Amino acid sequence: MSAPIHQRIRLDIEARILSGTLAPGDRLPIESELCLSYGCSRMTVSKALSALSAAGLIERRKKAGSFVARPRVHSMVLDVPDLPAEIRARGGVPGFRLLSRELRPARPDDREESDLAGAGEVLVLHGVHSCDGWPIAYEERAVNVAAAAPIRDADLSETAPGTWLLDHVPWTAAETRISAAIASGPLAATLQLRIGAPCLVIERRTWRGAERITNVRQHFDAEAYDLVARFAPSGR
Amino acid sequence: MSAPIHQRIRLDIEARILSGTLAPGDRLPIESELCLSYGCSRMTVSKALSALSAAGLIERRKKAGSFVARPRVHSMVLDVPDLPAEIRARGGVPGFRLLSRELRPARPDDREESDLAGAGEVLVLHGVHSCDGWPIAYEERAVNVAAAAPIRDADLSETAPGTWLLDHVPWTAAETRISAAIASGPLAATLQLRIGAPCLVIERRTWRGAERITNVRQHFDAEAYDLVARFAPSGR
DNA sequence: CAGTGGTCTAGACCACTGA
DNA sequence: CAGTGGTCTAGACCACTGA
Repeated sequence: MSAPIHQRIRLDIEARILSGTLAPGDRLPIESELCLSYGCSRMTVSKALSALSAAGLIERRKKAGSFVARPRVHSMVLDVPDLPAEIRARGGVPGFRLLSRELRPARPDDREESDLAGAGEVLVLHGVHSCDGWPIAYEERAVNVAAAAPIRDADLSETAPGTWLLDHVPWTAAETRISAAIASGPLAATLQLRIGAPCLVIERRTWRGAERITNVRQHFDAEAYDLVARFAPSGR
Repeated sequence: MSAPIHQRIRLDIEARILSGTLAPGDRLPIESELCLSYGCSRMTVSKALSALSAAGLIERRKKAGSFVARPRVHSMVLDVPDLPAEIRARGGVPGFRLLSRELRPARPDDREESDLAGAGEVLVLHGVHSCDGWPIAYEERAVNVAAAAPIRDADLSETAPGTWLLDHVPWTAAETRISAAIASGPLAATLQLRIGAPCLVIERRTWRGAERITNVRQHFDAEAYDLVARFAPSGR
């Protein structure tokens, strides 16, 4: 009843595209026709079509009109949330155990560390994430102390460093790499796997503005954990 | 000079957020103040702020104002393009070799196949993707023939089935799972890996409207291939 | 209850580009 | 060169919600 007109138009056209009624390449009615159909002004129609265009569902070409877009395979939305939050979302009880903590100057011969902290200090943390008491991921992290000074005094024995950082030093940019590896001896022991078992590896680097915050690498037992990415054409 | 005003406003505020000048939680000027600053009407300011809100960079609350959002860790953009197109983008020469092709009714006792094609026919394809002549991925695919009938007669010996489908049966929804595995004997032989080597596994299911199109599983040599996801706050 | 954003109108002028 | 989308205005009324 009270849904905005522009949203009604957007959802209407979106439903026709997602159901296949409107196929890729099909031409939509021109804006002025849609104005008549929906009994509204051109600005309102334009708002709806702009949203569809921004979501990649249609393409708009001057003089020619608006067309249903051919979907491209890339640009899928990947959920990589804070791990404890994700475990909670899946109904488990998250845990974190800190295995080691070292505060020291960045090693100039370690490229990753000096990229992260220059000649400043790094806080190097190793730990294990668990779900319902079972280890599921081994985490190696380095924090640029200059970008997150209060972390010196934070109690990280139970709060995962990623969660602490998220609460105290929000990032503005991030990059994630996903790969695979096999469990070495120490890793297998920590995660209670057999040596040679497959692991999913997630590495992430985060920035706040121009400043680097943290590098993290997580190894997951591949049998217990995978990533699901959904294509989300509708926007939010 | 000729950039639209709403875009200038959006990029301006976005730059301040990404550089850290505007920090999470900071309040933006109210719309009417921005109208004065930029010398434009409220609709134009509103368009810029709506785009920032849609991109997740700000949050808008009535009576309270607009605030720089705390970034959430999830919702990263993952590029999973058509594999030959991706190889080409990385500067390699893509190749595809079809190893087997089988057209038959879906097996009722195979859950994945019957979900895909009901009691109809499936086309089951196995093949290898290569880059500059080197095998990099083993692909197992099942196609719901009812949703893509012309594929019966397509020449798939050199065109990868995924590329053919993308050109002929555009999808409207997709779901991707990413996991890890170790190379079994036959897989290792096909990809020229040692048995037990780590592999990245990507499984994807695609729909066109309510209709299922295809299931595909690809095994990549983890040493030769990984996925990179970038956080893309700016939208397009 | 007052301040803020959310939506909408009825126009206008313009830029682009395909017929 | 005419049809289409892109942008913009100067107003208006309303819904929500925090002070």
